[in-house]
Amino acid sequence: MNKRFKSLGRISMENVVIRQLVRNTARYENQEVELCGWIRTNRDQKSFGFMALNDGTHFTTVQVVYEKDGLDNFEEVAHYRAGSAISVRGLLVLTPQAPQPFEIKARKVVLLGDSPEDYPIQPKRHTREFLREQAHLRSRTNLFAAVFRVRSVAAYAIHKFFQENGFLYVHTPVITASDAEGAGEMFRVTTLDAKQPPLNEAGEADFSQDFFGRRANLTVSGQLEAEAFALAFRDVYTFGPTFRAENSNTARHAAEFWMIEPEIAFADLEDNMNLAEAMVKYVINYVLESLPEEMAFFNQFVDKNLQARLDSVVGSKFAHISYNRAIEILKAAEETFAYPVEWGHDLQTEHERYLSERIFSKPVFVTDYPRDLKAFYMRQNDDGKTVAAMDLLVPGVGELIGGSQREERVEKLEQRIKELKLDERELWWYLELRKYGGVKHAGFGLGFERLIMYITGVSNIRDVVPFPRTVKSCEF
RNA sequence: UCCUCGAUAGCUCAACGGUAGAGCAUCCGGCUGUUAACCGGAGGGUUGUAGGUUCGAAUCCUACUCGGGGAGCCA
Repeated sequence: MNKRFKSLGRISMENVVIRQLVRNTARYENQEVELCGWIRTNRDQKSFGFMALNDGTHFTTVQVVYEKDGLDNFEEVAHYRAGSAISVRGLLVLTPQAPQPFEIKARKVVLLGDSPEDYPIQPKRHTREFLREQAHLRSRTNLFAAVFRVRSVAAYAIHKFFQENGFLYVHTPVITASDAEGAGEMFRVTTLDAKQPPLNEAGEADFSQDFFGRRANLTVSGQLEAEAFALAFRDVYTFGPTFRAENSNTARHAAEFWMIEPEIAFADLEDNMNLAEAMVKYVINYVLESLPEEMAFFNQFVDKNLQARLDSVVGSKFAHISYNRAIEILKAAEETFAYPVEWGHDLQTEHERYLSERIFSKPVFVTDYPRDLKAFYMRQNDDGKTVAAMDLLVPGVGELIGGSQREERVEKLEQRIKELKLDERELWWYLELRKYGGVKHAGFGLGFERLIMYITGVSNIRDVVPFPRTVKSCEF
């Protein structure tokens, strides 16, 4: 075999990957090629056989034909099982009459890595639950190969979108001492002895003797630090892991997930929503264009309406509705809700679904929530009751984005911190951002996994994370 | 955390108080172009764990563990 990456940028005419063969078939017609990959299926007959080979570089498999006369190890090759790694040297021939566009007529097949008969991934339908227990192998199935390729391409699209629009990518800390946002339970980071921690006068663990000299946690949001960067670089974004220790047992929550948090200065809530809408549309478009085979697969096997729905999202303007108006609509609805609709109460899942799925049938921004429902940093509206917040609700996934215009007025912010009895000493630097050249600014958080769920139609977050961490589950 | 449903062969399921079965996978055989190929045969089980009821439990009861769906919390 040729050495890989030796002459990057050139295509070796011998050792190729399936992606090259599919994208540029004509170039390889009637040429001898060499492929390495894993066997998906292998079926032999008396004097010939067929393999479906996948090398991970492309969604589809390549058919390898082998004949008794053409191979010196036909009997062995006929018994290679699914999951085995092989290399194949052979001639690429077009097969216009057959279901596949071309195939490889093998001249030499070498076993690189055997796969015993207890290989768990069979050429049949498996449940997602079973495959979750085989997370180390599930990426060799069509569904997960497609999901994780979308995940990779979508991540790239997000960076591409922000970079092309002049945003600065900031790495906000993963370890933080601040619990300021109060967004759920946090994972503690400590080097204290779990059995015998040093104790303080109250008999509790003395975190002043811990690694950082104080309590520390994994971050639940990079927003506050991102704001500091926005007030230096104007337009910034974070894209990194986030941790929540909530005891949430749902298909939409994970303990470790990735979040995208743009923060823009000299901008208000409307700028913020325009940005969110442009970003979501850009990423969907980019994935649709880059991965047509994968998207067709989702549309056929996961959700028959996926393509139509994504097309409509890309082509239409997102709906906008104020919280006040949403309450009016919900109150007037014929639907009977399990939870009563009342101004000042948060929208329940059933209410959000009614709005996004029944009323609008597309993504909808709900804005200007009662301030008591939202975080301290959100900008207070002139009505004295609501804040400049926005949630983007999408059919099937629920809340995809949560964001707001930030309170830039020091006295208003201090007043809110006092009302909510937050620790002002911890937020000293956050207040100084207002003191020194504070201007209006806004931002939002987008759950990356929820975006992937929305794009693929896959309904459980555990199936869009390579190795998911959820309550009572940290295998792999 | 709450509600609800579930756990039987490697996988997907059946058997619902009386000898644990099928399809797929695996192994063996057949088949000259297959597409999750097809046809024939074989092997494969402490019925999630621990107790209980019963002459007898996969089946009924209790607890626990794990998983699905829904809710809360959120992204």
